[in-house]
Amino acid sequence: MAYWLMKSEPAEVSIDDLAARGTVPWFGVRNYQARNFMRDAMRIGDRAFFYHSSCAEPGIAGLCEICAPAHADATQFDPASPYFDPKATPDKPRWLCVDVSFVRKTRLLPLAELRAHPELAAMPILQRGNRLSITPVTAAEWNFISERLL
DNA sequence: GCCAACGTTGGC
DNA sequence: GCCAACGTTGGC
Repeated sequence: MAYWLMKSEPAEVSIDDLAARGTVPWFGVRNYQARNFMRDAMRIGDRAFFYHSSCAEPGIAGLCEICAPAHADATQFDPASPYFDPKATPDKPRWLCVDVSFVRKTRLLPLAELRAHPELAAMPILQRGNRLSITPVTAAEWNFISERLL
């Protein structure tokens, strides 16, 4: 089992939205590296930190679990969607998403607190200029953070 | 295949 | 709203 950190803008899908819906497709990823993580590396049962980005209080807000393998992201075919991709067709989808299910909401663990721990210094999300919305988390990082979410 | 211009991300 | 960083695009 692998661990991940997945960024979501809470104005679009927050941890409370996930709690209310139970399961959501992780739509809207338009970066090949993040897509490939979903396509090639994620497995059902993998756990992820649900991270709130581009908001007043960026940080880890909860836990979720991968519950369906990568499939075509429906928003790429929808001309009304901001995620529409005119070069994608149902025959040749360009963008994929996994489904994630709610595990639990945690306290908000702010980005600044993550930064304060030398044990977490290697996390991609803490690197200067990082923009990747899905990144792997090591077992050591997962356990270290989990202990601080209780 | 290079690379400059442009767009996006995302914290502050 | 600013701006650093970085991915993508498209002309050549």
